[in-house]
Amino acid sequence: MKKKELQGVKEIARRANVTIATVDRVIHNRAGVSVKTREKITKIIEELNYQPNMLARRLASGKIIKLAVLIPSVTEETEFWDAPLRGIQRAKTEISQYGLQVDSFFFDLSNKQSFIDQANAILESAVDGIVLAPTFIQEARTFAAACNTKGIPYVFIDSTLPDQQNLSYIGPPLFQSGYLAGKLSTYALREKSQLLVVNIATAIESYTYKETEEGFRAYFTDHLKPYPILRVDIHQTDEKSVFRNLQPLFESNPAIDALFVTNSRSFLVARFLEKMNPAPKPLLIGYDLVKENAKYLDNGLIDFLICHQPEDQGYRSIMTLYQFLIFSKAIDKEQYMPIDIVTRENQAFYRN
Amino acid sequence: MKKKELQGVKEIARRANVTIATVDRVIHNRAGVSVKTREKITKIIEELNYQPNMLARRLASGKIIKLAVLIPSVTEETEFWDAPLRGIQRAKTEISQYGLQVDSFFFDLSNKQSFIDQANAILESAVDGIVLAPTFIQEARTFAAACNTKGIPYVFIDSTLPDQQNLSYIGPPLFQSGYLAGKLSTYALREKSQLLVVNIATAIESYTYKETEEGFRAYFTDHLKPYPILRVDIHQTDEKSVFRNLQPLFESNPAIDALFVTNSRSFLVARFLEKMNPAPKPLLIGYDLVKENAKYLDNGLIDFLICHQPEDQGYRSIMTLYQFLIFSKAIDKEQYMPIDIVTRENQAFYRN
DNA sequence: CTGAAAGCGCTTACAG
DNA sequence: CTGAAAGCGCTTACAG
Repeated sequence: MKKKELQGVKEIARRANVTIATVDRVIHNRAGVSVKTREKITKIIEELNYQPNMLARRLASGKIIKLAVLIPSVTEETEFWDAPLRGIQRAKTEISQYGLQVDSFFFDLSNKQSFIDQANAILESAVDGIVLAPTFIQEARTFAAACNTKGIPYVFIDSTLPDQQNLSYIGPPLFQSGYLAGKLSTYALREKSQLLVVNIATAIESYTYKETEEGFRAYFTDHLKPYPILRVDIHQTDEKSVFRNLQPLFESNPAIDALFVTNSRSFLVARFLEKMNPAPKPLLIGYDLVKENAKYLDNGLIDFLICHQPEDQGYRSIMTLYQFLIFSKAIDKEQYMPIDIVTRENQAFYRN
Repeated sequence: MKKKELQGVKEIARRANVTIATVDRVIHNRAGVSVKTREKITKIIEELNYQPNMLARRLASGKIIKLAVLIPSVTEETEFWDAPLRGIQRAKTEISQYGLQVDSFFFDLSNKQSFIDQANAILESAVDGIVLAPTFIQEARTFAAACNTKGIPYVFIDSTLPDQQNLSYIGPPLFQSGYLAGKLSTYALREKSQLLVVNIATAIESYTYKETEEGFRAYFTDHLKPYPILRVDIHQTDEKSVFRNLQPLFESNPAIDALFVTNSRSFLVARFLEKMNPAPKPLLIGYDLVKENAKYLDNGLIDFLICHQPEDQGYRSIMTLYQFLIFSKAIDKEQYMPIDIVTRENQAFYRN
C-alpha cells in the first residue's frame, strides 16, 4: 500500500503532475514552460533539495567537452614540460570516458611566432576551455583577450600574468620559492661569501624570473645578511654561451659560495663547474627534477632542486576546467603548488 | 550502409554473438559461462581494450561498498592523525555518490585494549575493506589474521608490519627518511660535534623507530663521518618526562649540535630547548607539520620537519581499496610517500 | 506549452 | 549455460 518514493526527476514530476520532460526544462532553464508550471516545479525542487545525479546526467547527455592545451614542446633542453604533459595525459585517461576531449598544441620556446600560430589554431577549433602556458607576455595577453571575447575560460599553468581574467593559475608561488632558495643557500655561506644568481633563457624579461630573483634577494634583506649578490643573464641556452658567460665571473670572483639558477637549466651550470680546473664547489640550487639535473644531484654537483610537482600541475589544469565546465564548481583563482626541496637523498621518492 | 559501431558491452556482445548478459558474466568472472564462450569474449575484450563505463556501472548497480578505517584518535598530542582523517573524508566526499560508505573507528594510542575492542567491532560489522594503522604489533597481527580468514582486504597506513598479507602499505619509506635527516643534520656540524637521536613514545619497540634511526645512522656510516651519535628513549610522552630525560644529557654533552626526533613530538624537545638557560641552539629535525611543530618552525627552534603528506595517505588508502574492490585493479604492495622537507620558508604552501 | 518514447552503458532478477 | 527485459536517473529528439 505504501507508495515507494521515486527518485529525482521522477519524484518531482509525480508531485507536480507533469512529465519528467517538463521537469528537465525547468531544471535547465529552458524555454517553453508556462509560468505557473515553472513555479510549481521550482518550488518542489527546493522542497526536496534536489541534487541532480551527475552520473546519470553525464551518461544520458552525449555532450563532449573539448579542451585545448597550449604549452612548450618537449625537447632535451625543455624536458620540464614532459611532466605536465604526463599529468594532462593522466587526467585525460581518467575522465575521457566521462565526455572529455583534450587536444594538445605545442609551441617552440625560442619562437614567438609558433606560439601565435598555435594560439590561432586553437581559436579556430572551437573549444570549451584552454590550458595555457603564458610564456610570451604580449602574445599571451592577446590570446587571453581573444578568449575573453569568445567567452572561453582558460587557466594558466606554471607561470602567470597579472591582471588577466584567467579562471585560475596553477603553478608555483615564485617569490616564495626564490625566498626558500635564499634560505637554503645560507648553509654554504661564510664570512666573505658572494652569491650568484644565474638566469638562462631566451625570454629573461619574463615576469617569472623577476619574481623569483626578488624572492631570493628578499631573504637576505629580511635577515640582514648583506652578502653581495651577483647576477648574470644568459640569453642563449646553449652550453657554449653558458660557459662563456660564467667563466669570467668565476675567475674574478673566487668567493662565490652559492649559486642560484632560476629555472631548470641548472645542469648547464653544473656542467660548467665540472669542467673548470680547479673545479670550484659552491652550493648549487636549481629548479626541477629533469633528467640532467637528477644526474648532477646524484653526483653531488647540484645540492638542491626546488620542484613544484609539474605532473600534478598538468593534472590539475585539466581537472580544474572539467570541474568548472561540468559541475559549475567555484574555482580558486590561485592554485599554488607546494615548494618541494629535492636532494640526492629523497629524489627517488619524489613524484615528478 | 555503414553500421555505426556500438559501445561497450553491446559491441562486445555483437562481435561475440551473444547477449550483453553473457558479456557481463565474463566481465565479472561470474560462473555459468562455457569455457568456449568465455574465451571468445575475453579475447574480444582485450582486442577492444574495453574499459567499463563506471558511470553506467554505478548507476545501474545499487551496490554499496562498505569500508572501515581503524586509526588513532586525534588528540592535541596525536594531532598527526587529523590529516589522514581529512584525506579519508575527502575521498569519501568524492566518491560517496558512486556507492561508497566509510565508517571510522578510533583507538587510543596509549591503550592497547581500545585497539582490540575497535578491531572486533569492525569484524562484526561486515565490511568489504579496511584501512588500518598497525601501531600495536601483536594486536595488529591478530586482527590481520582475522581479516585474512574472512577474506577482507586491508591496507596499512603510516606504518607497516613485515610478512603480512596486507593489500598495500601506504606510508613513508622509513629508512630513507632517516637517511635524509642524517644528511640535513650535517649542515650544523663542526669538528667536534655530537648528535642526538630522540625517541619519544610509549611503544618505542615499534619497528618504525628502529628503521628510522638505522637510516639516520647509515648516512654517517656511508659518508665516513664518525661523529658520536647519542640516543635517548623516552617512554612517557608528557613534557615533564621529556625534560627530565633531556636535561642531564645536555648538561654533560655541550657539543650536541644536531638533534633528530624520530616522530612528530619534536615540539616537546623544542619546548625543552626554549626553557633551558642559556638556551642551546642545535639544529633540530623532527617529523610532521602538526600545529605545535609549525609554531616552533616559525620561531626558528625547529629547522626541518620531514613530512609524508599525511592527508594524501588517508586519501590514497581509501582510493586504493576502492580501486581494488570496484575495478579489481592490481595494487602495488608498497606505496611509498615522498620524503618532503618542510622549513619555515615553504610551510605555508605545504599540502598537509 | 507539454508529453511519450528512446536511449546513455551498464546490472539485476528471472526464465528457459 | 544463455537470453529477454526492466531499470538506474537523466537527456534528447520528436509529436502534438
